[in-house]
Amino acid sequence: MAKVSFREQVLQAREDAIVDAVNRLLAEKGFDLMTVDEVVADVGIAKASLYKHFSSKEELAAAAMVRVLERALAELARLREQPGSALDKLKAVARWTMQVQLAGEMPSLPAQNSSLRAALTGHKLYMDRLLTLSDELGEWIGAAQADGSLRPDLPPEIVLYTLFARACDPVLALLKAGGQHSDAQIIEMLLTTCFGGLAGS
Amino acid sequence: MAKVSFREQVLQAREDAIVDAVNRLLAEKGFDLMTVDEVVADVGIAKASLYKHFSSKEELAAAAMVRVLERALAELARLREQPGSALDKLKAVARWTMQVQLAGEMPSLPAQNSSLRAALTGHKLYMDRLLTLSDELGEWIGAAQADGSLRPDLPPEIVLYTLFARACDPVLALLKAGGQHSDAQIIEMLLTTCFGGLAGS
DNA sequence: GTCTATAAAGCGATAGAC
DNA sequence: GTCTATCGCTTTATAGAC
Repeated sequence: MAKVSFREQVLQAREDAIVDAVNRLLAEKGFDLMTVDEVVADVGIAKASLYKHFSSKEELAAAAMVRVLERALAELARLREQPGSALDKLKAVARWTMQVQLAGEMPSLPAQNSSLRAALTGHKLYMDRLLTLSDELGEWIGAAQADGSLRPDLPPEIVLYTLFARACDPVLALLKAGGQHSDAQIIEMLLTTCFGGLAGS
Repeated sequence: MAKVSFREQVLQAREDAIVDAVNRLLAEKGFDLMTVDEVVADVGIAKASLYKHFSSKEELAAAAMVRVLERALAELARLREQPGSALDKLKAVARWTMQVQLAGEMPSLPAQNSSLRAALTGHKLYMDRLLTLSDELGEWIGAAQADGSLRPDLPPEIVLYTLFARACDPVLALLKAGGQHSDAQIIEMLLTTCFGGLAGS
């Protein structure tokens, strides 16, 4: 059992507060428009202090991503204990993902930023969590394709990417901005289009 | 008939070259990472010269968006002359959209950038083309819902936004980066998931 | 480790000569 | 209208006192 001093707890709490702020700002403005000055203003510390905890802006983004991936893994563990088919669980994951996004808690990173990509692919903890999540979802995808509840003719990676893409689906924000539907209605409709498609009978 | 001097033709050609470069850079790096310095280096002119044609970086992005919207409107006009149901035409539009993206010709603008949003919503030409495109697609959506080939229970706006979202679907780039499938295969599979959904029989 | 102060670089946009 | 040169500002990141 690790001995954790009071001092270390305080530091940990401060890092949590930093990641909290980063997560919210990433969800609100995205990586490119988020500035480190905003983060420190939000937390109420000096910039130099932040750089004692995290060595770069990219590290901040990676920390936020690790935390949301671990939240997702916790959700998967919870679903694994629940009754229901593999397809049910995949739908539940998609629903959870969209709930997080609508709650303004989903960090959004631009896929085009190469320095950020390099930092993420070189980040051990981030890559580990991402691969673990992909593997666990891959098992459910395989099971659902085996029992025919998910199209067996689709490569599993397409299913996986399509589910991941729900986390940053711009349709969610557009519908929310329209103000015509409740969050729950938006999510259920997008679940319909995601799994059932746009086409009719 | 307007009298167009040779001088004006040269200026128009230069503006076209600028928008060409902007369009490619927007597709490659996105608005935030694109710099005006890169644009002028690409075109081979001085920065001050560019600002004689376009008053801001946001104006550049708007010009690129206007051009791609007009390309889309031309594609719609072409499809209108072709045989096929409303659903067929909507699928063809989605296919065209994804082809443009895979060709690296689809400018990508961040929805979170508020100064850019303000510039676009205040840009008459951009708004006109966007609304025209939405209206024309809306007619096909209504027709397809009326004949049951598109789910009639979905609000038309969701269908519209879902089609628009194919233009910036990150799944396309992920699959292309994977290198396992040809562009045509990627597009056909995503058409399947978009209209038919992930679920099986 | 935290702060103030500042370095170093990149950015959008403009002045002024031609 | 085009150029060179530069302004003015923002940003990431760090130095050095405490």
